[in-house]
Amino acid sequence: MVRTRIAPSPTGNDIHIGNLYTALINWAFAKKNKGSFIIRIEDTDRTRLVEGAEEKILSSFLAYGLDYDEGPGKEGKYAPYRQSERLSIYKKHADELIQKRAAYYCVCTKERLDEIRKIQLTEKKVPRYDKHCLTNQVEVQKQIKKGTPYVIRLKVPEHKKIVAEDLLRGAIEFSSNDLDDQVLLKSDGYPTYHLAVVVDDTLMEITHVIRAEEWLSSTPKHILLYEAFGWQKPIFVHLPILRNPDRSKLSKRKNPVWASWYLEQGYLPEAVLNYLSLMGWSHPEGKEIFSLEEFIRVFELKDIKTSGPAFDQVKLEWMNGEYIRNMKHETLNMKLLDFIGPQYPKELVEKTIPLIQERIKKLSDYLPLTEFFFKRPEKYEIDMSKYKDILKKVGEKIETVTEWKSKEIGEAMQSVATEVGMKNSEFFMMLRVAITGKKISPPLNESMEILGKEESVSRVKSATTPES
RNA sequence: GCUCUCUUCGUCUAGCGGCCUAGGACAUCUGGUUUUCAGCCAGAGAAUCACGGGUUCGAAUCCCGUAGAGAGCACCA
Repeated sequence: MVRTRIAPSPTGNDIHIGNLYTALINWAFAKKNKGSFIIRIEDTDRTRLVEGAEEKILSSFLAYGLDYDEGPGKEGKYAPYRQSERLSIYKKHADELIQKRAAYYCVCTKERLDEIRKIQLTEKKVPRYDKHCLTNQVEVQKQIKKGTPYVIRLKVPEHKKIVAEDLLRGAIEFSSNDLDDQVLLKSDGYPTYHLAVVVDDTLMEITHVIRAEEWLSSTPKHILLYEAFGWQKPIFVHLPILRNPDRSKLSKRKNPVWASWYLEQGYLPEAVLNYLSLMGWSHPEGKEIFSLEEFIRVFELKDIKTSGPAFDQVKLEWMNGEYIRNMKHETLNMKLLDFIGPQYPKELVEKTIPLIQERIKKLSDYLPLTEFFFKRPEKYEIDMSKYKDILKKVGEKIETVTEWKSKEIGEAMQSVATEVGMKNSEFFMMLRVAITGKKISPPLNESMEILGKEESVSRVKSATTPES
């Protein structure tokens, strides 16, 4: 039974898009193998905790359709799924490591730690804990009994070769000499990431640890822990890190990174996921657009490339446009109504769909393009005063149109254009602006048909004297 | 600085020893459709496969170096 997990920290506004990517792969792999996808909240850093972040993260996953089998609110037999509620478990395991002499107590102060780090840095050495407390554990334990705050550190053996097996990269060798005596249990009683992941992944029977490459270098520490506990290791898969256009790790300074931001911008969840699936992976038949179901079916974990791809917003936008264009009218109508809110008349929105479906790439493109349907233009992008007479003429002409359909409207207007001898391009631009206020708009005749005869005539006639 | 990872058009990628004078998609440019903008259709340019050595009859593909990029090096995850 395959069990995968995503382990977000509630330390930001929402899930990071890179995390959504990792979640997608974990989710898809679990689905593909009829396994379980678990969400575990890693809230062990009390200083960076953000109020409401957990709820936001959970709702974002659901909004993207990445449903989870176990997690907060869906307690399975491995509950709780919030690390802050598992403190006694970590404490017990940290104690076990002490028993096994794989870890030790440390009472060094922040000041002393800073001091040795400073010295090591000036000596151009890698900053590392000097094992000061390891050598006098008896004295340290006395101090702890007296109430001195303490941490528990991993006792990293010397000169030990540690081999991490990564599904995508093969065997990676590390030397224990390059590893620090990591803090496992902090003085506030909370575990650090390193202790918590190993304990939880094991207890929750996670079979495949699929995470971002930034964790690759701490994997040897985790291996040391698995070995100290005598536990079986999961399969490690380190996914490429998504990059900014400048190739640095995708960050909020240089890119919108919050998953919900894309939804707010009118990107469709399925389009975003489709785009994300193409990061480091490609469809065997070279397809670019495919459903999540298809992705689950054809994707293979081992086919993911390890080089870090740049997140290209332009291509995402194109893909979103493809999804919008391929959507049924009713579906788009529904999504649009939901996106723009209830203050817009349903029937009117529905009529505009055929005119704009090919023209918008995001749901947020809708209103700027169609606002003239809902209210008269307040200003005009070109000077209308010089067209006063012609507009009057057009107004009178279209007033006589009996069948108010785009074809008839067009013919009526064309006849005026021919009569006054104006170039079509200028003539229709004038009318377009009279009706919509803008030089760029959906097709004019069809728009006028939707607007209705009375309103259209009135707009044409009054274009030179805006009410505002 | 140390450790690890990565390196094919601007970007995402195909390629897994001969089918590659390197294919597709986005983007760009040109033409067509046209009452604007999109869309659609047609076409073009764009990678000496990071560089240098090997191995081989033959290398983008295998090996070794170099360079560049990225990540990690906290009582953060």
